[in-house]
Amino acid sequence: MARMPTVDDVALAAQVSRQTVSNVINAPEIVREQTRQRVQEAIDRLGYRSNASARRLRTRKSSTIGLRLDPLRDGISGAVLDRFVHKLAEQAAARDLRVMIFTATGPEDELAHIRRLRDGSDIDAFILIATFHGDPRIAWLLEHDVPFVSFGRPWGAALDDPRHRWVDVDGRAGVRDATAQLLAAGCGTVAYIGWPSPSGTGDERRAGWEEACGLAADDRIRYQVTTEDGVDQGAISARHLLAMSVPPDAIVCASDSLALGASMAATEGGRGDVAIVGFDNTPVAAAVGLSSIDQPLDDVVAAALTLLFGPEGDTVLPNPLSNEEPTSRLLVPRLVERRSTHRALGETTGARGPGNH
Amino acid sequence: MARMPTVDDVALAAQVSRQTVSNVINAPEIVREQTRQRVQEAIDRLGYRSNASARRLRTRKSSTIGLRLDPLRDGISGAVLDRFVHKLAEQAAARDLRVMIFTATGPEDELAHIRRLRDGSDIDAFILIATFHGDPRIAWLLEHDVPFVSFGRPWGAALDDPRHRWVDVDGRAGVRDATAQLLAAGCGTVAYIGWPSPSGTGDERRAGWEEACGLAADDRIRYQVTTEDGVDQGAISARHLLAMSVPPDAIVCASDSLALGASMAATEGGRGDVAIVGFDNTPVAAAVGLSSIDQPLDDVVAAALTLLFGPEGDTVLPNPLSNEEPTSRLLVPRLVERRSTHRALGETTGARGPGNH
DNA sequence: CCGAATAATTTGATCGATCAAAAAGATCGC
DNA sequence: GCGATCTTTTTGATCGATCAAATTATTCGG
Repeated sequence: MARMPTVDDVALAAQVSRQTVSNVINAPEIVREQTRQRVQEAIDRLGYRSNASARRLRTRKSSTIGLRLDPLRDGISGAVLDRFVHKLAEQAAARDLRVMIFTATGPEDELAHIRRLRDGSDIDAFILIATFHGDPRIAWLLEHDVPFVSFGRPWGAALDDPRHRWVDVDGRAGVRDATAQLLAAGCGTVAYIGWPSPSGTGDERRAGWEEACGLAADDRIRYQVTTEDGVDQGAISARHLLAMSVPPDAIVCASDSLALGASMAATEGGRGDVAIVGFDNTPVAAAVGLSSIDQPLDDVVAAALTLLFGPEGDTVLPNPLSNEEPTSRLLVPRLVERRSTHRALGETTGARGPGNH
Repeated sequence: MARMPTVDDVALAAQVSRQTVSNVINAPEIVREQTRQRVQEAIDRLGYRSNASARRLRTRKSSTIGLRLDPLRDGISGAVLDRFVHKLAEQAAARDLRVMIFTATGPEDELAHIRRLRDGSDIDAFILIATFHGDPRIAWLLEHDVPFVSFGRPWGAALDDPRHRWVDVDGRAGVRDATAQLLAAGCGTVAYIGWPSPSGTGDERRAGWEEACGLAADDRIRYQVTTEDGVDQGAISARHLLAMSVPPDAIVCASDSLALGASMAATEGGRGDVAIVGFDNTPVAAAVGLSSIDQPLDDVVAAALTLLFGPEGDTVLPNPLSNEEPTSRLLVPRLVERRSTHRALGETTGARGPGNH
C-alpha cells in the first residue's frame, strides 16, 4: 500500500504551508474561506487522513477512554453492562473519542492496567463500572490524578468527595414508582424479592419497595424474601410467597434473574395472574415478556461523558477540586411494561414495550 | 502531574545513550547484561513508561485491533459476541495488543469507520464478526489490503479466496454430536427446531441434525420445525411437536432462545422429561439449567489472533496471497449438559455444567 | 601483541503532526 | 499616504520514541 499523504503533501498540492493545512482541519474559522476551500479540495483529492499517533504525540492527548470489562457473569444481568458498552461506543464516536477495552482479574490488576495505559498516554480518562462497597479504585484514581467517572455511586466511606464524578441510576425511585404503579392499578399486596444486605444497589432497591408498599412493619417483613441472585432462587422465593395464607398479587424483584424464576414458579403453580416485575430490562426480560425496570443507559452515558469532557469536545476536564460544578448525576429509571404485568396494568402499552423493536 | 520521564531521562540517569535504553526495552539480548541491569534499575526508579504514541508514530504500527460491536439484539443470543469480546480483550492483552471498539449502523458505515481508523493508523487490523451471506465487507477489506480475520466463515460467493482468513465453529458437527449423544442415551426420537433457510449458520446446524437423527426422509420432515428465532416461537414449535401422535423424546434447537421457549412449553405441558438442547451456551441457558452446545470461544479467539499475528507477537501479517499457510480454522463445539437433559443423559456431569458458577 | 572479526554503544535523522512566535497581507482612520 | 491594528499565513522547534549507520569496545587467532 502506498504511503499515506501527510500534511506536507497536502500543503504542496494546495500551495500553502503545512500549518495552514493543520488549521483547516483543527481551526477552520481562522483560515480565509477561499484558502480553506482550496486546501479542503486537496485533502479530498489526495484522500488525506491525519495520523492519529503523530497528533497524539504532539497534543499530548489520546482522545481515548479506557473501559474495563466486567468479568463475565453467568447470570443474565451482565447484559446491562453490555448495553452500556454499546452506548458508550456510539456516543464516544460522536465526540470523536475512541474507546479501548481491557479486562482485569481484580481491582488491583485493574489499577495496574490503568496506570500502564495512562502513563503510556494510551488513554486520557477512564470509566469505572460496578462500583462496590469499599471500592479501592476511587481513592487511588483521585490520588493519582487520573481523570475518571464512575457508573455507580460511591458506597461506604468518602461518600461525598467532590472530586469524584459519578453517574448512577436511582434504583430506589425505580422500585418505588413501579410498586406504586402496581398498587394504584389495584394490586392489593406487592411483595419483594431482593438481595441480602449489605449491598449498595440492593439496599436501595429494597428501600424503594418499603417506601411504597404501604404495609405495616410486620407485613413488610413477611412479604419480603431475601436471597442471592439467580433464577432458581427467584423460583424458590416466589413459591414461598405464593404459598402464604394471603399470597401477594404482585412481586417486584431486584433483578431479572429473580423475576424470571418467580415468573416460572408462578406459571407452574397456576398463578400466571400474579404480576411480576424485574430490574434491568435485560434482553431476556424482553424475550420472555417480563416487565422490568429499565435503566436509561443513553442518559447515563451522556451524563458520564459530559462530566468527563464537558458538554462537548474531546478534551478531558481534570478531576475537579471542589463541587462548584455538579460532579454527579442520579437518573431515574422507569418501568417497561410487558405481559407479566398485563393483568394488573392493562394492555394500554401494547404487548411489547420499548427495547423490543 | 509532573512530566513523565522519557528515554532521555533514563539514559541520563543510567549514563548510557537513549538508544541503549530503547534496546533494553525492545531487544534486551543485544545489550550487555551488566548494562541492562543498570538501565533497568533506572527505569524502575524513575517509573519510566514508554510513550505509546511516539512509538507508534515511529514504528508505524499501533498494535491495536479494531472490533465493531454488533448492534444490540433483543434476543438472548447476542451474549455470544459479548463473551467473544471479553476473550479477545484478555488474549490481546497477553500479546500486548490493544482492542478498540466502535459501532456502526450497517456494513457501509462499518467500512467507513474502518477506513478512517486504518488511514489514521489508529488500528492495524480488524476482526469481523457475524459474517453473512453476500457480506460486502470481505471483498472490500481484501481489495483495500486491510488486514483482518473474520469470526464466521464466508458464505455464498468467493467461498475460498485464500486471502481471507477466518475462524468459525462447526455448528453442523456440534448438532450432530449432540443428537447422536441423545440417541445413544436411549432417546427414541430427536426432533429439531431451527431457522428458515437460507441462513448459513442455521442450514449447517440443521444439516447436523439430519445427519445424525437416523430418521427416514418423511419423518425428518415431520420432526423438524422451522421458525424465526425467539422464545415464543420456540414454545409454539415445541407444543406442536409434543402434540404429535408419537411425540419426540428430545428436542435440539438452533438457539438458546428457541430452547428456552421449548423448555417452558414442555414444563407447562407436563412433559418436563423431554430433553432439550440449545445452542450457544448463553448465560441464560446456564441460569435456567438448559443444556446447550458451547462454542469454544477461547480457541476461536486464539486461532483468530494466530491467523492475524502469527503464533506470537504483535505485528500483523498482511493478508496472504495464497493459502500456503492455512488461512482458516474450523473448531468443534461441544455439549454442556445441564438439567434439561438429565433424564436422558444422566447426572454424571453434575447438576451444573462448565460455564456455571 | 597486532589486526580482523564480532559485540556493544552512540549519533544523527526521522516518523507526522501541532505549538509558539514571527512574518506578511489586508483594513482603517485621519 | 502612512503608521496602527487586525487578519491570515509561514517558519522553526518540538512531542518521544526507533531506525540506520557510525563509532568504540572486546574477543580471539596466530
